[in-house]
Amino acid sequence: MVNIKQIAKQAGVSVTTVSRVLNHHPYVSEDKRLRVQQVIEQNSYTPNSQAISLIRGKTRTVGLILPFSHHPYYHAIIAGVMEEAYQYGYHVLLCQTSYNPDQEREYLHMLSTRQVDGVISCSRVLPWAEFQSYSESGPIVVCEYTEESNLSAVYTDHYDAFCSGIQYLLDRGYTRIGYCVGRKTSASSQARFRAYQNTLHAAGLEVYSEWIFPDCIHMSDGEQIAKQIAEMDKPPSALIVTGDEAAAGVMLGARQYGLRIPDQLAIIGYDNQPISAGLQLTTIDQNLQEIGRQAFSLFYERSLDPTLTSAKRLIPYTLIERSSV
Amino acid sequence: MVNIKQIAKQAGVSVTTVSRVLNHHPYVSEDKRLRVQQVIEQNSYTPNSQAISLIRGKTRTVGLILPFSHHPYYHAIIAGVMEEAYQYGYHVLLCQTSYNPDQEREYLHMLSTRQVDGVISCSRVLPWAEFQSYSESGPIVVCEYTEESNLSAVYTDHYDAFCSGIQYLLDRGYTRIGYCVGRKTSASSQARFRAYQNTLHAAGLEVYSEWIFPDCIHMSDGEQIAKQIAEMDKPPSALIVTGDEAAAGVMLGARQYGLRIPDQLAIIGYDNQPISAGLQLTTIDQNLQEIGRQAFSLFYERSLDPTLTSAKRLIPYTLIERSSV
DNA sequence: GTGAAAGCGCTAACAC
DNA sequence: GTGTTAGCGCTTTCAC
Repeated sequence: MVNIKQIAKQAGVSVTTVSRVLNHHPYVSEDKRLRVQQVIEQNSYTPNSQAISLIRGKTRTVGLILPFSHHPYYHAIIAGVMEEAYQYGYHVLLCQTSYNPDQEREYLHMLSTRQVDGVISCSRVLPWAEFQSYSESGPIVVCEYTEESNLSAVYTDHYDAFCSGIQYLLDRGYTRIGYCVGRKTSASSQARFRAYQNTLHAAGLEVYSEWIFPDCIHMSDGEQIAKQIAEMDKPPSALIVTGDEAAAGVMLGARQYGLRIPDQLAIIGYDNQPISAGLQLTTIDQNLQEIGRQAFSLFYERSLDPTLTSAKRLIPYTLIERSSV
Repeated sequence: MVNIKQIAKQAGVSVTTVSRVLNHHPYVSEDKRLRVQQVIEQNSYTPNSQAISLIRGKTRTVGLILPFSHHPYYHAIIAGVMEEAYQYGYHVLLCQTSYNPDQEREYLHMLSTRQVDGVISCSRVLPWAEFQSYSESGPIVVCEYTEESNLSAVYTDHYDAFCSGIQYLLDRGYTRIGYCVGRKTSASSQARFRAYQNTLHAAGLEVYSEWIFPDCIHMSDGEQIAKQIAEMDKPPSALIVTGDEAAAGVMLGARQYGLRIPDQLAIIGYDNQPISAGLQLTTIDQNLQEIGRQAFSLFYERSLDPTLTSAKRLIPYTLIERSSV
């Protein structure tokens, strides 16, 4: 592997001059510049970016932390982050945690080791305090709501979005409303539960815990839930499913187990994924790709100017009306 | 940012000793080892991995080059690569090309700049010669068939897989067989065309070019094709669609435009994605996740032992029978 | 057992 | 305009 010293020698100049040519500095005579460029060409020399990162203290890389990579939810965010990162010439390092706190810590740790300039987290399992402590080493952006200072956040108002979904169903005369979420313990699931309680109480309706289905993430989960509903004595007549893939599973399961949609079961999905368009699924678009884009730009701004304080960005959602309600 | 020198000073030892402790070398007295570890703890010091990479000449990172990141095909490969990389403590750098040759070249270039130890490519647009030239800087694995020396390859026998799909349809009495592919110019599409021609000719059937649909990648493409088929005077009675999402689009479109499946249109998908299970779609599983896993391990082996010659790995496919045929 | 010192490949004062 | 030189943070001979 040829290095700058050899180039300098071969061109009969100092390494400084080579460095100047490389970095398009002024004050290099035209003939030397040409000579150096020629030698660089001949050797197809390219500077070692490790060395440059070491000096500059920057890697132009951001770590993207997510629990797993086989779900369209995360793909949408990845796509958004990548799109923006590409524009600014940044790289994205994928960091899969499988919800393992040690793994998550290790990735956060890359901030301290300067392997990445910053971190975007889509799946926090560690306590906020620990995130805070790492934030000294570089900008951290989380894709969920937080009050924590020092942490930038890009998030959907899950409470509000859920309320509007339920209200949409209430407005259309549905009173037996249930919902499906992923991990019950997540902050967004808790916000949704509050939204559910409050909106139903306000409408004078009772809350049935049997109509709340947790651990509904993949298509197969949705299918199982459709089966359960088909067998219930007192089934819900409408369902909000947080994730279009799972919602698609419910639709397909409903078909299998003889439930007509939307007559016997109305469904609202989440995320406006391609599959929802295909199935004519009414869905709440929380604009995941935009969340990814904004997350990157929040990281980017603080990376350029470390004096910047953390920012919080609320991303608006939209209810896309189709024919599953 | 505290460094090794400060730790050494604070512990009253040399940097060498600190380094030895860090790297679990023998020949460090127990008391010094403890003293150093304590100081490291106190300062929550972590070595700068840029510096280590610079010295070792290794980054423990592999670049994963793909055209775009919003398609389940690539997600399956990503998941496979990540799974294996995680096991060996490697990182994955996502490199999106959008089929742009300059972009692709730039990523290959990271090999020369030592930003990554190797590269896995899922989407070659540059000529083989250019890939070859970069292979001097580190192991390159491509996820397609190639004879090129120096390039490792993990691939499906697309010709064979397609033949078996067509034969499956022939065996069930279908004679009006068509197919959908993504980019017509890709090597796999060409192999499929040969498979199509040869298998049909062998069966004494004619090839209708109107039954070949290119640019069928997303769900919406599939829907459009279903529409076209519904409007054809002489429509195919069976279709192989290379990609389950697109195949799902065809199914949904068929439903919309009044084609019964499989009576009026039989469909075989590709990749055995979750959606195919949901829709009871018969599909050819080319085991994408395994392709990703093997691609990483091929990279890994050569990265450890650069004297190793390039390897080629054929990944077997499986036809998964469900009810769309 | 331990430390001094060279050096990985590069940039950026600082001199000339 | 150009070159010398001192690091960036670490590992690794090579003495002692």
